[in-house]
Amino acid sequence: MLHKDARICTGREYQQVYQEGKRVAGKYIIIYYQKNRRPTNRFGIVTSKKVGHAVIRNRTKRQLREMARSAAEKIQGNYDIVVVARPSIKGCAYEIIEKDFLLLIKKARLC
RNA sequence: UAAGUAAGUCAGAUAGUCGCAGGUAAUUUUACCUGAGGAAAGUCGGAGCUCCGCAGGGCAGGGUGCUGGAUAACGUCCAGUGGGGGUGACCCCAAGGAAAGUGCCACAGAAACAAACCGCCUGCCCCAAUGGGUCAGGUAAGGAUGGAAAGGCGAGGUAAGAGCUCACCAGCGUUCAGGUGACUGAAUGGCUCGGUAAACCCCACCUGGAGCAAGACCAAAUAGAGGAACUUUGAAGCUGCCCGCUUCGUUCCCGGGUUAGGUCGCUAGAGGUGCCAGGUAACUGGCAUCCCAGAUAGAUGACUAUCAAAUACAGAACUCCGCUUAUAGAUUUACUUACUUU
RNA sequence: GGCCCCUUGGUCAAGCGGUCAAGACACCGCCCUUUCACGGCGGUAACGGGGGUUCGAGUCCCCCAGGGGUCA
Repeated sequence: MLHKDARICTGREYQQVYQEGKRVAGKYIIIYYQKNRRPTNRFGIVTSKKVGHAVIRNRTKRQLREMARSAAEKIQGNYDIVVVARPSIKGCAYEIIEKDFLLLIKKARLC
């Protein structure tokens, strides 16, 4: 679990990012992002029931969290970032997802 | 050796680097400890706990259903009885009552709960007379139908037949013996009664409702269990109905809102492990010892090395006891059948 | 996390334990029409899965699977 200041907590904030933020889509994940008024970046990770049962959902959630943690230093500025897993992520290896993740960050010019 | 039956066990380990949650120290960022399962799953049964007036009355409803025991309780478990399956080890069974009553048993068949369609036999009569037919009666041995046809089969008996009589078998009642009991065994009697209760029902026993988003407390704030009056009509809750109970209610005055909270409940328990004792067993008792997740958008991940390989089903959200379902691979014990060798 | 409900042709659906499981729309063929549409006639096509009770289950009972609803 990331530190509480580096998380998006309430459902309202998620909705705000969905509606007002920008979006980039990859093969396995979708990233929504929006500038916030805080000093740091904040992450939110979403794995819906379409991805799979609880074990798969938890595993992908942890892997995405790990990516967000390792990439947090690279990202400039102060953004709210929501990472949504797509159903095709099921059963994919860590490196493949990480590749997709880094590509999307580059695309969104967050770093 | 092969095939199988039953009961189990494990569910990757070790080391290093970075990272997460809780706790304890110290104290301002560091150390140490702990950190998912045998099913955490399905939510099928039960219980603890909490609130509803501490558990209301009547009717209805629901559940369970061989016997004895275990348990906090159960639709669970253990041991037995009866029935069924398998060569066998062994497995399966919601298994009370159909002689309290009601319903249903399609099609077929004469008839499905009490039966004469064909047939068989007897008597009388008629005709075209070694035969055929009408009428009256006897008869459940034979035929056809069906899942099921009025105890089965053999012998005697008879006009033809029939438990009409007899032997054996099945079933029912009574007595005796054994067993706590389900039931079993023996003797004996009259001679015989369809199936279905996971159809209504009867009998016996059990059963209040909701569920941790239960519920309790605290602060803060723009915000109130605010003040006055009214009536028993109306609404909601207590599964349905009747009673009964509780809370809302309506009008006037002042003031507002559509959704930021936090703490407890929250983990020490019908707890685990070992030994001893009782019991066929489920289980119970005693002693010693251990503390073993507690988050709140929700903690276990990434990389490297070694072990031949690292893989199945699958992730705690108040807790526990069961049941059911999913499950790669490895492995232990006991037993059965078949074959081969000695 | 708790508590409930539903699964019948391609779709919407009815169905007392018993005849070949109604209907409607859709699809296919024929007729009608100069042609299309409308209309008429005919046809194809289904009880979520597995056990049990019963002579016989879409229906009764149990266990799964899938889908949906609801809560302060």
